[in-house]
Amino acid sequence: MPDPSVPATARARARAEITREIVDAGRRHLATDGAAGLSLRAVARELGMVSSAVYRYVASRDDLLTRLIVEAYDALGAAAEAGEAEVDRGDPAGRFAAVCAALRGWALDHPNEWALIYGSPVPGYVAPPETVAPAARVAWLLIGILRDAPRPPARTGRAGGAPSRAAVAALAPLRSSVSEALSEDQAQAGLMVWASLVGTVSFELFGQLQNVVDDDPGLRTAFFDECVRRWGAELGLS
Amino acid sequence: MPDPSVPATARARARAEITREIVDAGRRHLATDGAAGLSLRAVARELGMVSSAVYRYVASRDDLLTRLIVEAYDALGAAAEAGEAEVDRGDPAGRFAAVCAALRGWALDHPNEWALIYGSPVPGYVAPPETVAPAARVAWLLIGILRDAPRPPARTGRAGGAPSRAAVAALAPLRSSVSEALSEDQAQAGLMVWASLVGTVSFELFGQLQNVVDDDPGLRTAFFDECVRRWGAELGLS
DNA sequence: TGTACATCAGTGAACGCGCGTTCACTGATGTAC
DNA sequence: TGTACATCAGTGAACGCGCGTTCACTGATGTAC
Repeated sequence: MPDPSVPATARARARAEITREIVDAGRRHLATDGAAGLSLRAVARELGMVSSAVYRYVASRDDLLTRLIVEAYDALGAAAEAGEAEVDRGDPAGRFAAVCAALRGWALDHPNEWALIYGSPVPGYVAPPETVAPAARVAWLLIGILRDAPRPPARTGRAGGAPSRAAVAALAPLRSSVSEALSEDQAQAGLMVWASLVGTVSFELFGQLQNVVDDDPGLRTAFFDECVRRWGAELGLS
Repeated sequence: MPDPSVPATARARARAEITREIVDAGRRHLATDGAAGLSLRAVARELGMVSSAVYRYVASRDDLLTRLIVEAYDALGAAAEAGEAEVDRGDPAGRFAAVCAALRGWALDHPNEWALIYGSPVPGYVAPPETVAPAARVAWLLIGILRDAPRPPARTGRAGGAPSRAAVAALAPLRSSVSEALSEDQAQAGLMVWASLVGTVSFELFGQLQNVVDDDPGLRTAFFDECVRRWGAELGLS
């Protein structure tokens, strides 16, 4: 039984290789000029082809963008999964911290790819359905950690307690997609932490911490670690 | 003594008016095509001038962008201030909620302006120093609320307590710019809430809540309100 | 194994569009005496 | 109040660049008999 992922003919092998090269060149372009500056002609130039030739491999500029988005989500997801896998299963706070650190590390290494997936949408581009699954990869990791965590005793006091009835209704899509494995409070708190995590990384990447947090890399990390500690506490992980 | 804000000559008056029209047209373009699609030629076209004529009023495309950024920060700041001003001074939680609601309301009404100031940076554009002050306007509002709030008793327990020594060092720029009026814990918690607030609004605007939070506008608001409630609690406002 | 045909990769030219910015110029508005 | 000059707004043409996408074509690679 031939493995379809290893193409038989030389032609098919070359095709897969050149497609890879096109997407990689696109990613490099993305890294320097941002999504708005991504152009098929520039990619063709970099690969030494004539501009029309890339249309053999990629249907359009938007198609290339879609591939880059999917690969960015996947690379980020893989980085987060790898980080999380190194931590003892029985240590949810540690697993959570590992995911956060991996997420931030990947973002700092790939700022434009981060911007592509979590920054302002590219005007005129609509994400096709095949981007949905990879987009959820990191979120699933966090959900898994919450699931494994000892369900915190119904929190009372200031920040805890059940969300308002309307807020519970608002979270129905999230909770039903995890078969109600998360309590109402966990869903609310988890989503808040998720938004904070992405928001904090974007803040740092997009320059919003200038003159607010010292720009020494070690101190930036220290600030982030303190955030992670507190998020973990809010989630009842420690 | 002539008021310099009301120009004397007809020429100067016309100049101010047309400059306004150019910036307004730029904003409209921004709203439909995003920052990357903002073009002086398009603005000129919309105003029925020849493209070179706009250079009498605006030095370059980047100059127009800068004006739009400054005005966006100012409009957002004004909206937040107006919302906050309606609440009893002695009710910090209410003032905080008003700022949050005004911020989100403005963002929903002006998504592309929001993206301009809090989304991915425009590649190749560097924000000149005159954008710094207006950028801080909303943040100052929040700082003022924290200052007025009864300083919470040093929080112990899971999520509170003093930040790590390194995190405290990281927050030096923020704390010194407010003359140490915020405690270490307040600075950390306040900045975290600020990043969460912006992150949550961006999440909603950039489509990251799809299939997570019900897209009924009322339920979206309910989810946000629940976030605000919890942020307020984290800040010790209620 | 050899040949005839079909498939595919890559070329080169073209279409039609957009952009930012400069420059010499005309004609109107303002200013100084 | 009237004239001479300086300032400014707006024109039109141009430079030089970029882009996405299509299309007819050549030549190489693969497939079926």
